[in-house]
Amino acid sequence: MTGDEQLDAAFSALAHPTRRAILARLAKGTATVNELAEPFDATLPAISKHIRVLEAAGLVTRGKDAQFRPCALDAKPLEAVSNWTDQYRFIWEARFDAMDRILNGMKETPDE
Amino acid sequence: MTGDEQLDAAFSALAHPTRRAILARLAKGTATVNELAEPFDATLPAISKHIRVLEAAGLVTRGKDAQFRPCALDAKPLEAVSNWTDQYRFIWEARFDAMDRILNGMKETPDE
DNA sequence: TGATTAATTAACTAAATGGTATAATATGTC
DNA sequence: GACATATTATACCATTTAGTTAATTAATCA
Repeated sequence: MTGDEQLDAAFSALAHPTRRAILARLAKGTATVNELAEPFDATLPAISKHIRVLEAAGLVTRGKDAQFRPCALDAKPLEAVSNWTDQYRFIWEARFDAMDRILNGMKETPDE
Repeated sequence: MTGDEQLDAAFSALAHPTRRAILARLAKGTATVNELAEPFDATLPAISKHIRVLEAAGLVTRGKDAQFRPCALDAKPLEAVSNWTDQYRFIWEARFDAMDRILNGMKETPDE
């Protein structure tokens, strides 16, 4: 998988609120599929699919314990997401700097 | 739009490599739709649709200059993405810390 | 063995996505 | 007004996504 494809997979996995909620749950520790499904209205197969999407993006790993499939968070791909986003940090921060100057009645380009 | 919906829109807008490339181009300054389309194989309507997706996510704003629609980057939603991702930073960093300890032959839990 | 529990697979549906080709709209120019 | 350029709108197609219900696989338990 290329870097682009990893980002594609990570971003589209993160684009669904249920999947982000699953990650939030897993940040507190591993959980079985049933435990992950419990807070949601969706059926078990639906959650199973969500987990598979997260797994394909490398965000979740699944173990095997008797008939249980304990899921664990792997936050590594989020580092790539964070690095990508950070490329633009100076832009949104610049925007705030500009707004600060406006709010403070300063000139946008100080000339003295 | 709720915070969840904003994240949904941002993450799914960012999930396509063409759209990320468009943002990268806009980071260097505004551009017309034709200019944005130039590096890609896709047809103009396809690029137009991508821009609309970015616009819906609040990542791009469009102006009006004669028959041109100059596009500009608005990185603000990326701050929300960054903040969301940062919740998990301690996890992926902990992973590296653990790996560092292993690579350096240190104990995982120092006891002296 | 038979029943129960955990999870996945299969088959299906509705809607969204990403793309195309072609037509339409709007603006500037000759 | 006629023409060229920039962009969007329409209509269409193929694929993917998100969900369902019902059936199936695995493992435990009684």
